[in-house]
Amino acid sequence: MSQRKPYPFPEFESRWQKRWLESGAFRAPNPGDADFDPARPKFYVLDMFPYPSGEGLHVGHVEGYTATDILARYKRMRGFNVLHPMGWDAFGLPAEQFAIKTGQHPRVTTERNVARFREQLQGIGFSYDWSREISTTDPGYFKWTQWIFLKLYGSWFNPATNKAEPIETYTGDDPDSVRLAYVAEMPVNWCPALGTVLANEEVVDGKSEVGGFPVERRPMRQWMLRITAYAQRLIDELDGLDWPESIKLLQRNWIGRSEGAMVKFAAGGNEIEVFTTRPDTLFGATYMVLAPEHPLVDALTTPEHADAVAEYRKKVSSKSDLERTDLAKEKTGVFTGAYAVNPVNGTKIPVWIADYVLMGYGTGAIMAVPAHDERDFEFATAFDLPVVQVVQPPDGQAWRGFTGDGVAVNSGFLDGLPTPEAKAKMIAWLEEKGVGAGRVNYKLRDWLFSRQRYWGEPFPIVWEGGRHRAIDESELPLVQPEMSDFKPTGTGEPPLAKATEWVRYSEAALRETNTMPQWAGSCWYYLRFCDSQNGERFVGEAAENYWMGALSAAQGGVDLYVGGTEHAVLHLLYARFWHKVLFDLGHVSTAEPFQRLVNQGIILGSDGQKMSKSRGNVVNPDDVISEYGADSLRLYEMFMGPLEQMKPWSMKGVEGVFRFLARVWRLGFEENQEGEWVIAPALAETEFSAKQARVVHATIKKVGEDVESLSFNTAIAQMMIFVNEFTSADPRPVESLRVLLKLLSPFAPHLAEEMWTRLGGKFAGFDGLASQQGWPGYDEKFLVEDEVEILLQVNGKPRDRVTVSKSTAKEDLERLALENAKVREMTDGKSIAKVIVVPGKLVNVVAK
RNA sequence: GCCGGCGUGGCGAAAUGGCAGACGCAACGGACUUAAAAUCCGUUUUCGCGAAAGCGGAGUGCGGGUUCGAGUCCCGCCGCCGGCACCA
Repeated sequence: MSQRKPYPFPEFESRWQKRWLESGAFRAPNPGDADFDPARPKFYVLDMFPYPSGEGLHVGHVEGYTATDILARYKRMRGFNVLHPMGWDAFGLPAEQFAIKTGQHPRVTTERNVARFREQLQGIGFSYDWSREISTTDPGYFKWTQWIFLKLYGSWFNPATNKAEPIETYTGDDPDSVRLAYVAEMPVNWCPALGTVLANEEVVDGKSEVGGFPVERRPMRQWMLRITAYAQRLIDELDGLDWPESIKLLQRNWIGRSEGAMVKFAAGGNEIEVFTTRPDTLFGATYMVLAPEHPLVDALTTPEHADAVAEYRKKVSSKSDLERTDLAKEKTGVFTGAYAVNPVNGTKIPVWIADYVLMGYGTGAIMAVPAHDERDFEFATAFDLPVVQVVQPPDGQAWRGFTGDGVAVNSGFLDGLPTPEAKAKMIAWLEEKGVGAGRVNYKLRDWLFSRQRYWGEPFPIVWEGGRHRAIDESELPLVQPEMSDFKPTGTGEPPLAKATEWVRYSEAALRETNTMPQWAGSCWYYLRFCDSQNGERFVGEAAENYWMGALSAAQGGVDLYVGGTEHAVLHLLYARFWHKVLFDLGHVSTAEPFQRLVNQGIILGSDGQKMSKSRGNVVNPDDVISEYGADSLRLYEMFMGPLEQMKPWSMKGVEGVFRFLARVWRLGFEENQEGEWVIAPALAETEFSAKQARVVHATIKKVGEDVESLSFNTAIAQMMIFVNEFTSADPRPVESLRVLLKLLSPFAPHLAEEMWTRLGGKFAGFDGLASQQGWPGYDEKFLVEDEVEILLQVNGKPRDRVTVSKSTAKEDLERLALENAKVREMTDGKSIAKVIVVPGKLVNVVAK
């Protein structure tokens, strides 16, 4: 026989979940729907949709999802039309790997996991509009992912208008060279033993993380998205967003704008272009370095250095990017035998290759100024290259290795100029002589968009005669072929290449066999939620305008987006990029997708460590629900601390909120002899005492304000104060529960509904559902007390307190303080220098 | 190395520049009970004096500063966490 629960949540939680679901209680009508009310303001509150892993939901999901659910329920009670949807980011490697192991189609495992996630979410009572549910793996959804890809493929970024335009407006000879989706040869991590390409993160010390097989860098044909075209706008348009500054900064740093100059160096018949942020140090450039993969290396290398260069390049090519950057303690490199001419002074300087210069940034070549750059200085020291001072540091610092701003020296026409002016003058000189120009550079690279996987969106592209072209929109969705063998091919060809019939598009054309990365589906899902059943368009115009439109002064988009920081620079940057392309092409009405972003903090195990299976500190939400109920789980996760803060789990804390909910229950009911819960006899239609009224109105005020500011922990604390106040009240005004249950409903909706309905059996004013009531109002007049306690301080130290009427004049308060015995004692023998009076708060007597 | 964020009781935390520690956990004491659990009531930053009510001092990582008044604002350290990392 199971132990009796302090309140009977197992009897009613699932009953209410079913009722909400069946009655469509949280359906949000779209413009055009019969029950749509244009007078209601809209509110779009969105969760980062989960990857439905085999592990099921974890408490971290529940934290963010509860926060948004409280806000969604609160806004509904405030009269908003609330869009609060949920879906599945269901393409991904785990499902595919499981398929390789078992031969089971990834769709089967994915559907099973989705069913489990859906059941778990519904078991927590989240008020999602389930009629809008989507999955990125559903052909009805990824049809439009592929459609957006076609838009990217069919457009280019026009620098003159600073936006994307249809490729037809491009007047150059080779449209393929400017498309937002393009094909390029990219070096990737190829593992011959595993027969597959690996991500950088999967390569450790040049070997595969799994199996320890050697990994080599191999150039492969890849689809790329030209996100770099949007670098500046992705920086600039962060400004108007209501996001944490730290996330904005993360994105700005990731995009990595730097200003400087491009400079051309002549080298024999060749020209080496470099990017530098310090054109003012050009006189100090004593050598040059090319990345080992730089295309000019072969042309420049002299015969007597050819062997050494070839050997060095081979050594470097076997390293992954991670090794090249991470393990760089000592500088390595070789001389090519070639010399370049420094355009500013005609000096012949040697050209080296070294792997500290990266092909992927700038031009893949640098001018080395060892006197004023740490890396160049290290390299020059290692290889005994000349070091020439060209910047005089301020206040007598040593010039060798000085990288800050100073004054130009040994620099001809720049001598005597402070660094910023010297930069400007040098750029002007370079432009005048035609050997360089001012230039802005970004760290951001184009987005490698293809994967050699089965379980992803196929590209709507075919190849014919060595050229790619888009298939017609009418052929979408392009679904993966049915296959039973998902293993890699061993040749680097994607698994789809094995479906030869599917690949053969026509006599002359073959389908692209790469698939899109997992990020693709999550780049626009928030748009689909606005109109998820639309078969004609990726989102209906009216629905998009309505839900993504601006609230007041904001620039529009999702009104609140909550999720973890792990997506700060990937998902959130990719989605902004896609959204801007759609905006430029006129398909959406706002330039940014997410107006307000909030990151929930990580929940640690009770040992203060990150939750992990190996540590054994993982908390399963299902266990918490079966022992304490869904309302306790929700309430605890909100009571732990501020939403955005990292905080450890505590089962004792769960018990604490559970006890609180039981106390709420007992405000309304008590157990009779037969063990049945009956309406508490203390409940009566009586007036509030002055103190009770104050607590009630203060609670309405505080809970409302705290929900608006997402300070759920303090809102709950205030409701605890409320309950403490009424627990001992006899008679207990029924009105206290009418108010409390409304306030509590967004937090603990099951309990609120159950109590609301049961009390309605005896008392008036409990009609309908608690979750569909209007939010209660408060009256300031109950909050002000007639008498206030005034603190008396002497030199800032509390000495006494007096109770006076609220309306006591400033002068009277001052007099009261000076006449006070304690104050006089403390100021005895001193002279009063000043008296500070803060009406309603304190009087501070300053004495010397 | 660079860039962010955070440091408050035994623990999670609260505090528009105005009585630090609300609310909860834990602990302790009491009521109820044959007993326990549950529940209800109370105590709990710390040091000194006091039998007690109480009185006095110290206290928000460390050191300075601004202010009548600083957990809160400013400067400099220390520690922890996160991100980036040869980006020219």
